Formats: sequence, C-alpha cells, structure tokens
Amino acid sequence: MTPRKATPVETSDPEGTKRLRADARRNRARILAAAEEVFSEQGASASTEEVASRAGVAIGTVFRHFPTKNDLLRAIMKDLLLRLTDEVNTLNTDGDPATALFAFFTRMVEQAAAKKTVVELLTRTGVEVQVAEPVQALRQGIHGLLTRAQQAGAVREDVRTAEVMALLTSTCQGALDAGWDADLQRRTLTIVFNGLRPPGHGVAGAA
Amino acid sequence: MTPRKATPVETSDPEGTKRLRADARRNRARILAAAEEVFSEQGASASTEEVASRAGVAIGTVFRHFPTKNDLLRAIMKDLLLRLTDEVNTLNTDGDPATALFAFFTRMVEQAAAKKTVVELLTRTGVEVQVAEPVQALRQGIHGLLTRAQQAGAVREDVRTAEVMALLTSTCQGALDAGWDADLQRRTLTIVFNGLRPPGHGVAGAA
Amino acid sequence: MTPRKATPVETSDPEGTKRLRADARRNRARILAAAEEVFSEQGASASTEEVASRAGVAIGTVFRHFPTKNDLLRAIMKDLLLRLTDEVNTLNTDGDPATALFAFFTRMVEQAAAKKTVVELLTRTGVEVQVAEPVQALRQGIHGLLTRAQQAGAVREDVRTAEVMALLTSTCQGALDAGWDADLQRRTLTIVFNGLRPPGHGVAGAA
Amino acid sequence: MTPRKATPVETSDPEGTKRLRADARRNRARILAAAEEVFSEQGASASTEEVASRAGVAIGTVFRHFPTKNDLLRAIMKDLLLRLTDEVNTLNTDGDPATALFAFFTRMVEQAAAKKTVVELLTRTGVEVQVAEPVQALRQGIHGLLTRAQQAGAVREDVRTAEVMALLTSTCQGALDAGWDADLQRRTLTIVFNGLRPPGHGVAGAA
DNA sequence: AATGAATGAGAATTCATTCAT
DNA sequence: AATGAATGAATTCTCATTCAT
Repeated sequence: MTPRKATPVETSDPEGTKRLRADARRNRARILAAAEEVFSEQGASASTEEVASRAGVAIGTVFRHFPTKNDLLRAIMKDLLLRLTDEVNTLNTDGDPATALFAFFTRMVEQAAAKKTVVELLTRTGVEVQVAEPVQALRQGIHGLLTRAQQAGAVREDVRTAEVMALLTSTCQGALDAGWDADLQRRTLTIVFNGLRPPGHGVAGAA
Repeated sequence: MTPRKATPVETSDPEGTKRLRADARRNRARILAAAEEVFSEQGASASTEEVASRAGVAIGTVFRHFPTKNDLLRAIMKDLLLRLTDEVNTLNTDGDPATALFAFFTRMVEQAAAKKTVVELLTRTGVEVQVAEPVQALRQGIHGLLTRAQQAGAVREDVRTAEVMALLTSTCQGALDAGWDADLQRRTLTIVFNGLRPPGHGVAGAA
Repeated sequence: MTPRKATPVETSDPEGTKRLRADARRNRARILAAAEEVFSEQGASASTEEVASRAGVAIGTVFRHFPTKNDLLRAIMKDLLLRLTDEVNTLNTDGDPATALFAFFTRMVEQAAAKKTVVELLTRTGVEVQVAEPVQALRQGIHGLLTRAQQAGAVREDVRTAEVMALLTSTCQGALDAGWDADLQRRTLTIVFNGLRPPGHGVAGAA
Repeated sequence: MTPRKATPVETSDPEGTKRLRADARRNRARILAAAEEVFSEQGASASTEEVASRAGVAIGTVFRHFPTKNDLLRAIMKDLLLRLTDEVNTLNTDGDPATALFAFFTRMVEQAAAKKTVVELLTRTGVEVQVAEPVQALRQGIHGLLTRAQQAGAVREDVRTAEVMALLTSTCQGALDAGWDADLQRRTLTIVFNGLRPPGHGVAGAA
C-alpha cells in the first residue's frame, strides 16, 4: 500500500561489480548469466522466478540485485553491448580495415541466435529498456569500422552508419528465425556484403 | 502460457467461414479485424479481452470462434499470408519480371511496421503458431518472382529463394525498429537490392 | 509489463447494484459483506484473499468487481456512509430535535466497534479512499441535527458542526479501544453531551 | 504478520540499556529515535529497513537490539509512556490542581499528531504490543491529577479516571484526523472540558 | 557486535479459459 | 450462438527475519 524504495545494490554502480561482498558479487554474476540464458531461450516474457531458480538463488535475491524485472533486462543489455563495443574497438585498432567491418558483422549474426532477447530488446522500443548510451558507444565503434573500410575502398562511399546498423540488426533478427542455418547465413551475408561493396568489387557466388 | 485445450473448432474448416450462421460469420470477421489491429499495436502479448472489446463482442464469443489465443494468432497469420500470396501471384502473372521481385520486397517492408505481430509470429517458432502450408504457398510465389527476375537478368543466378526469404523477413523485422524511417528504408533496401543484382548492374547511390 | 484496463463492473454504476446479472449481484453483495467483516476484524491491511475466501468466491472474482483493493475499501465506506446518512435524514425529519443529535451520536459510537476499518478510513487521510461526497452528505445531515438541537435549546449556540464531527469521530475511534465497554461508553458520552449542553442544562451524574 | 520468534533479548532488561557496550547503547538509542520518527510519519506498517537506514545502521543491528518488529514498537511505546508519566508526576507535585489536568490533556492532544503510531498502538490491542505496566503507571498519574482537580472543585465529583483516559485517547486519535487544526482542537477541547466541569463552572464560548 | 546479503512466505494484480445464464 | 461472470494459476514485487562474513 505504501511503496518504499529498496536499496538497489547496483544503483550507485553503473558497472554493477564494485564494492560488493564477495558472495554478493558471485550471486550477481550468476543471476546475470542465468538471465541471459533464460531470456535467450524464452524471450523477455520469461519469469523472474525461472531466472532465480536457474541461478540457484531465492527470488528475493534477484530483486535485491535488480529491483525491477526491467532493471535485469537492462543489465544484460548493457553487459552485451559492453562486450560488443570492446570487440569493435579492438577491431578498430588492430583489424584489417578492408575486412574488419565484415568480420564483425558476421560474428554478430553468428552470435545473434544465442542472444534472442538481447536482440529483441536492442531493437524494439516497446519494452522501455533505455540503454541509449551503451548503444551510442557501439554505434560509434561501428562508425569507425565503416569509415576505415571506405578509406580502404572496401565499402561504397555513399553508405552511412545508419544503414549498416539497420542491416546489422535486421540480419541479427533474421538469424533468430526458424530454418536459418550456417549455410543460409553465409549466403545471406554474401548478398548483403556485395550490396555494401563498391561496384566491381562484388565477390562471386552466394553458392 | 498454459494451454489447456487444442481442439480448434475451425480445424476442419480452413477458411473458417463455412457452415456458420450469418451473424456468426460477421462476428468471426470482426474478431479477426480487431485482433489484427490490437496485436499489431501491442504485440502478441495483448490481452484477448482487448480484442473482444475492440471487436464489440463478449470474450466468450472470441473463444467460441478461436478456442485458444494461439488459434486466433494463427488465424490472422493465415489471413495475411493469403493476401500476400495473392499479391505475389498477381505479380507473377502480370508484373514486369525485372522489377516485380524488388517491388514486392519493398511493399512488404513498407507494410511490416503495420504488422508488428504478424512479422514476429511469421519468423519466431517459439510461439507455436504452425502455419507451414500458407508459408509454403507464399514461398512458392516468391520463388516464381525470383526465377523470372533471374531470367530477365535482374538478379544474380546464384541467389536462391531461401536467401531472398531470409532477407525479406530480416528487413521486415528491421522495419519495426525504432528510428527506421522512410529514408533509412530506401537506403537499406538499395544496398540489399544491389547485393542481389548481377555484378555491374549495381544501382548507384544509396543517397 | 503492459497494464491494461479491465472492465470494472461498478465503474459506470455509482451504487454498484444496477445492471448486473443476478449471480454477479449476489457475489458483489457477498464480497462487500465479507470485506466489511474481514476489514473490521483485522484492519485495512487484511488480505484480499481472506475476503475472497470468506465470501466463498475466487480471488479473481473480487478483482473483477473491485479492480483494486482500494476500490473495495472505498465501496464499503460508501455503503456505510449511505446507511448513516439515511439514518440522519430520518432523524432530521421524524426525530425529537432536542434529543435526536444525542441519539445519533450514541448509536454511531455503539456501532463503531463493529466498523473498525470504516472508522479508520473515515478519519485517516493516509489510505486515500476519497469518499468526499458521501462524507459531505453525512456532514450536512449532522448539521441539520445540530441546528435543530440548538433551536430547541438543547445545545449551546456557539457549537459548530466541525466540533460535533470531531467529537463524533474521536469517540467512535475511542470506542474501538481495549477496555471500552458499555458502561464506560455511557459515562464518556455523558461528559461529552454535558459539554455540548447550555450552562445549567447539564444532566447530572456520569455515575 | 508472521511472527517467528518471541524471545526478546531485552526482556530481562526493562530499560534495555544495561550491560551493553558503549557503541551498542548508542545504536540502541539511535534506532529508537529513528523508529519513533519513521513510525510517526508512516504508521506502524513502515518497513524496518527504513528505520535502519534512518538510524544509520544495518538492518541486522536493528534486529539484534529488537528481535522482532513488535519488540521495536513496544519499546518506543514504553519510552513515550515513561516520558508522559514523568510529566504527569511533575504536574502532580508542582502544578496547580485546578488546571493541571486540563493542561496535560491539552498537551497530549497537541502532541498526538506527531505520535501517529504511538497513539495507534496505545489504543488498539490488535497489534499485540502489551505494555500494560507502563500504561498503568500513566493511568495512576492521571488518577492523581483528576483527584486533585476534583478536590479543587474544578472537575465534577462523579467523573472517574476511566472516562478521562477514554476522552484523552479519543481526542488524541481525533487529532490525527484530516482537517483537525489548532482552532478545531481548541473548540473541541473546550466542549470536553466543559463536560468535565461541575455545573455552573462552564467556561463560555467554544468560539 | 555490526554488517548487509539471502531467504521465502505473502500480497496485489492479470489473464487465458470455462461455464452458467 | 452470444454473453459476461467466475475461476485460479502465474507473475511481479515486498519485507520480516536469518545467517554468513
């Protein structure tokens, strides 16, 4: 009848990993892992109870760490985006400009199937999971990959980051579809990549 | 989430329209229309009550026509697929082989945003909505468009129906994403279409 | 995740008794009766489940009739206030002006113990149960009793309705206290009534 | 609502202050102060966590000092009653017999609003807070005030302590009600006091 | 003694589905 | 056939209390 603020463990701690007792940190990690699993399998409508039992903790523990189901969803989103951004940044520094964008694109699509919900959440606005900043970080990394690829002559000049992002999320979503196997993936990406390449650079054979 | 019964009244009646009293047939149509509206707006998790009230009937009437929420979802899927197949077939007969595939592709993506749930359902297996046959019919129509386009030299020889379907559903899903506007759509499809065209046929400028 | 409006049975029906199926009306009455019982015994924090089981209906039925626990509380409040106002109005019409106010006052205090929660709610603002109008109606009735009593010379001229209400609710709350028995009630009210009477009219003996 | 344990650590230690380390004693005091604040503001249903954080200690510390929420409620009750009894005793010794009772009465009502929960608890048996002895002590002090007032001719002979207590708690509860302001308080108490005074001693004008 | 994380039994509320009218 | 009330399992979230650190 009278809602009261709890003391959300991760509120004052964006990364959610500092200043927690050892056991609390362990549980937090377990819960995040379980949540990624569960939501990947069953979508964002999976129950928090399922996450708790998969993590081997009581339901109250989940809510102590993430006061709201949405907070939990947001947390796994941030986690993934962080990892992706790291990867992109590494490629921007160390990768071959001519292929790095394509390599990253492929990797993301490969992993998409394992990240069902994350992809859902990343792309649908409905489930208000506000992760604007981490997404922006990822976008900037991809912008870097794109620019380098264009400077290397591997991608058309008139392609912009927005389209790459659109194609990326679209194909990631597609990768969740039934019947989407490794072969189909390769062939589909070949077409997309050919579309991105400058005229004459088309790589033969989707077959 | 807890299916209790699976003896759909309309199983023995594909179109779901025969042997019904006039008012019953009218109600069935109303419910389908309302369901398409509601699920398009709110996603598949919208409540059946909402559908009923939007259709102007009582909740019991919805369940008399569609014994399960899933039956209702399946029905609107079938409806849409039927309409799409009709369109494809018309294009196969009357359209310009060199452009018909692209035209259809564009049209579908345009409408996708209005068909939120349908796209969701069409592509995720999770929500057991088995609509194999109508999908197969659509696939065949698209296969026709593709073949003709290839014969007209408008599409690479090594592209197969599976990839076209994959790209089609992927971009339809993408069209549901936040920030996906008409301009982004045009630029994204340009890239995809360029990827489909034979080398040298690339159409310049995503811009 | 997406709240949806139910179709509250009593929304369009202030009195909550019209246009309901016979069985629904029966259940509504049962629920109200059970609620009055339960909340009287255990206070406003009693569980809705308890009300449901006491009423012999499923929990969903309670929420169909009263979409919110607060709606239920508000409903029993309105019910009681309505009954009290009727009583007051009758006394205003038929009662002896010199004694009607005291009679009503006594009756309310007598019944207070049986209306634990109602009294709580009537007097505390914390539990937002907005019943301003019905309370206002009651207040006006009491104003009538007071005015008549003053015209009959039974109550001091300088007493206002606000004080009478304050004394009324105070003693009703007092009547809920431990150790408050019939004798204590009589003696306490005697003191209050003497305080209301004009000097010289004091009725002897609290004893 | 689900008491699990009832072996209050401080049972053998009425004042709850002996045999404690300095810091423990300090914490105990802080917790009591915080509890009085919190429960006064939010009522007895405020959470123990809130008390802990307001006291600047961890939740475990609260439960170490008061094994049960009820023990905490009981403790603040005792505290308040002790203070009130002190006040009464002082008035019994030093005050003007003719006015001391009225002065004390007025003071308590004034403070009632600040003691929301205390008043609640003092008067309802429901929330098992057994504080019989301290209440008895207070009652005796008030009995003294009453007796003296009667000897001074300021209060009717036939008034007994029970009625004074009843009126006192009733008006204290009333003071918690919405709309009860300083003016209403004065007018209401005037009526009550007139009721207590011997015939002919009535003080004019509630206005 | 203090800390604060974990527990788990509720509590309110929703909604697909059933069934009496 | 239609209606709409009833059902009850499931879900999110809260909080007193316990216990490892």
